[in-house]
Amino acid sequence: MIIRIDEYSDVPIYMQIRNQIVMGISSGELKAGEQLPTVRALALEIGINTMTVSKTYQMLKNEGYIMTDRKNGARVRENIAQSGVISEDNKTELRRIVSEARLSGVPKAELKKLIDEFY
Amino acid sequence: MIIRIDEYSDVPIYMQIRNQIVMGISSGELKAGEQLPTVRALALEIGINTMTVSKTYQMLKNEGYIMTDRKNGARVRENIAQSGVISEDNKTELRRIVSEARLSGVPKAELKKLIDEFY
Amino acid sequence: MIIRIDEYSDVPIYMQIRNQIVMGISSGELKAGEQLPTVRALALEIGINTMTVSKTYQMLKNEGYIMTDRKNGARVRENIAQSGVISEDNKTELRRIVSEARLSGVPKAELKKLIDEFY
Amino acid sequence: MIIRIDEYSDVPIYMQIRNQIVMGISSGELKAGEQLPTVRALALEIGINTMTVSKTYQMLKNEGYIMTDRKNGARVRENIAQSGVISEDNKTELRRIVSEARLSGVPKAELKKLIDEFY
DNA sequence: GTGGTCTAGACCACG
DNA sequence: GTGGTCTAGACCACG
Repeated sequence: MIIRIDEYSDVPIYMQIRNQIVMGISSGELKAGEQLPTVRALALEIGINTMTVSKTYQMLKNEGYIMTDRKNGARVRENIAQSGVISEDNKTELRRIVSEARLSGVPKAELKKLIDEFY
Repeated sequence: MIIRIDEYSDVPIYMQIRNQIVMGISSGELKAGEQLPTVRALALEIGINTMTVSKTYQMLKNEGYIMTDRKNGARVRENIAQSGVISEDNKTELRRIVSEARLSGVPKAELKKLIDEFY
Repeated sequence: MIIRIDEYSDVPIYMQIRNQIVMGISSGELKAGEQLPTVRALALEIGINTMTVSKTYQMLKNEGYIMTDRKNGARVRENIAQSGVISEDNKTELRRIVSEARLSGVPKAELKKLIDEFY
Repeated sequence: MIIRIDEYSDVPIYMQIRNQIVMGISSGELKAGEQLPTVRALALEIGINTMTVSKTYQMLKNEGYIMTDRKNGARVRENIAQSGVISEDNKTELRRIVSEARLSGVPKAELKKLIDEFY
């Protein structure tokens, strides 16, 4: 899986990587149990510091998306906990996006099509 | 319209206010041509620095949501430009939200229901 | 409140600080809404790097014990969320401690007295 | 006695095994003088490196919980030394757990009930 | 002035 | 070899 960093983005690098890995797991590009690159390998590949990648992995681990052990590196978790609900933050963020889209004249159907595409 | 600041949020205050005004315009709570409170009044009401509100208004003006003149203060624009498309940032953000919701076991229909609710 | 670091401990420095702050909040030494030292001040006082203190504050923030904002620094939260239950990790850890104490010949009453003292 | 490894835990494997054996001795599941599986057998059963189990046994021996000899392998010690006191580390750890439980709204009686259960 | 992010480098425990 | 921790230093956005 290829990680792309937008260096001009307001989103911190460690968060950009985190988001792309989460989307990769959801889309199936990263499968349950699949090995992630080592902290050093990913840092080298992207051209950033190992600390930054390390921060990403620790975040993903805390969120329950991946597991890390010192022997095998990081792997996608087999059993990701399912709360069944959308977080309040994501709900608010979704509302903001829908509002902006509506004001831009984007039809509701267009948004639902994106849901179908991304889900 | 009542603006609520979440002091525990990572979202900067000026952005929280901006988002709530945009959502207010989209929902119709703030109507086209409607007068917004002065920078001073809003800052006093929320209990924050006037510089912060000023930053919000400047942003909303740049984005084309409001217009300001020295005599009348700030007002919701009558004719907000409609690009007809969702910004790339919002598209990426929507994809992230959908991915997280999916991994949390939230059904697709639930997301579409929220679109209906927020649109 | 005085933070003491045991440099020979296996517990990472950022975690030692975190634990002492949590215990300080529980004991009432740190009151709700009380200001914590700035990242830089605490780092200087303890003689460690600001990054390490920063890691502590971010952890405490994620756990809901404190709040940080760029203007005012860090403060103890007024309303700490109460799950009402002991985490599985803490339960396991408590069991380990009780087992070791029992094998050392420490009477059960002694442990309960410590609960009274620490609660 | 069945040893279970939590691969998602931050606690090192050798320590997880060590803790479970100590708890097994305390609970009586492992009796004084009882034979422990060989390093090789236990490593095979859990599916880990023999070095890891070896590290565990060495630790338990140093702590005085088990004894080893070349002929009979490892056995639970008949006369485990009783200091009569809780170690400083365990006391600090207990205080941390009690503090977190208290802040989570867990009543003191609940903690004492767990002491009764685990002792 | 404040916390947040990032770098370049180092050392460590685990396995 | 792996992730985890820590340092010394820097720059940034927020307010």
